[in-house]
Amino acid sequence: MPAPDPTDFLPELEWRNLLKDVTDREGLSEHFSTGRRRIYSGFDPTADSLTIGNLVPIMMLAHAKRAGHDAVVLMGGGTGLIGDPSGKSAERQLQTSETVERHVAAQKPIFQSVLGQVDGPAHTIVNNADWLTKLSYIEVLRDVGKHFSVNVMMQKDSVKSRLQDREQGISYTEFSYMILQAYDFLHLYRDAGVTVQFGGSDQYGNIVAGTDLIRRDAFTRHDEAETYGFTAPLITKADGGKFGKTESGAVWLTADRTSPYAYYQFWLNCSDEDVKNFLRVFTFMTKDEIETLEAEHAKAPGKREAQRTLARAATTILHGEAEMLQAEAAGKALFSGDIASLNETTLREVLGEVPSSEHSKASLEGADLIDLLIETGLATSKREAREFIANGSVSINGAKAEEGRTMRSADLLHGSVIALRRGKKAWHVTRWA
RNA sequence: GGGCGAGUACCCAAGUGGCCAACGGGGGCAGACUGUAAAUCUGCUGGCAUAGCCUUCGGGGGUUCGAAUCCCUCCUCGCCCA
Repeated sequence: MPAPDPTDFLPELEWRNLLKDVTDREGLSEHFSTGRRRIYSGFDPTADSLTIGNLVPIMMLAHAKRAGHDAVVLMGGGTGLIGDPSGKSAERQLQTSETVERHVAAQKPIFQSVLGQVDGPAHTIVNNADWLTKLSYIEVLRDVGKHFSVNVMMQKDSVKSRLQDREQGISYTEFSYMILQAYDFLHLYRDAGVTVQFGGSDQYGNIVAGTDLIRRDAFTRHDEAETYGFTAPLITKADGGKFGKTESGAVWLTADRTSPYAYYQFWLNCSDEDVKNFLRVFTFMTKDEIETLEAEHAKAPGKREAQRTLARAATTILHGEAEMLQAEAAGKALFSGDIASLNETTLREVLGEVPSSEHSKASLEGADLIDLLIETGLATSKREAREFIANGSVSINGAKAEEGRTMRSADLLHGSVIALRRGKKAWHVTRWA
């Protein structure tokens, strides 16, 4: 497809509440509106997946792409060997290079699936291990280190707090992290013509270190170089809770850790106060579309159209439309409790979201529901199991279970499964063979 | 080393010989209501063979018909003195 004419997308980031610090706001607008630029953001391979917080910079890369610029994903295969002290109160455990490589490989598909769906120039993915591991120490000290003032580096918040804390010092290794990240920018500038870096607001210091290094490096060769940096604000929740956490832990961007169903549910369950902001940050909906939706939502908040739209859009962006539709169907079936009418294929997909256990068919007929509730972990004692049944909170295949209920082979759906539910959300599938 | 005080169920905390499986609050779970929400209301919150039995009040031992409650001892924590 033809790439659109490059435009300044900073105003768009602004109304989406995605812009915090900018090194030179006017200069950068000018920069974006006068040509196709290369813009990058870095990602730490601290785990074999990324969390929903990392989605913010990915969305920003997508906006850059949509505005006709070249999005570059920098994977920290090299810096990940060191560890960024930003936002960390304690020295990090060093990771082996095998681990870091594995993490990089596992994270890559996330960028592919989000950015791959976005119109615009093709994005590129680079790994700073490719150049950082080739650097010699002497070279770094002479060419890069000379441009850094230790006095300034010590002023950086993440370093300062660690210097003042007697319990937790900072190693030379982590202290040097900033230099490596700055060098990344220099390398990408020289090698690939990248002129803009952005990241989370905790990255501002590292980003500025990069633009400074590039300027100084150019100056030593009697040249000039103008590069830019900006940051996105931290995503917050109206109730003050930490964004991206659920009872069952962090929300991840890969299906092996957070299923599309769970991901959809996460967005669907967000509060009325948060949904407005999230629609701006985590979807590509236009300002008009969002405002129209908000007006509708205000009329009938109980319908939660805003949350549903957000969940659909966000799940589609990450996992694609097919997965989104399945997640939505699963949610519908599980919350209505109406699963007995589903066909076998749909049922298997829906119940894939739910914990399960294997049982022997021989023991099915006449088995006590109370015992089964304990075996499946839906109840922790017989007393509790009886209580749940008496309260009417247990259902078998979506039908409320009455007291004294025993299991029978007629309960089997499609000859092999029985779905138990306690309360509204606790499901368990028993498979009988 | 000496003196005082405290240790109760997931957490806080009442109980100071039988009416104690142990008040109350928090948290949790469930039900009603609802928007898969918030607020509110209700129930449950040691186990089981459930109108009864078993195990629990820092550990062990003792007194007693009977102890979380009294005595001895040990352990842990807090405060004060050295």
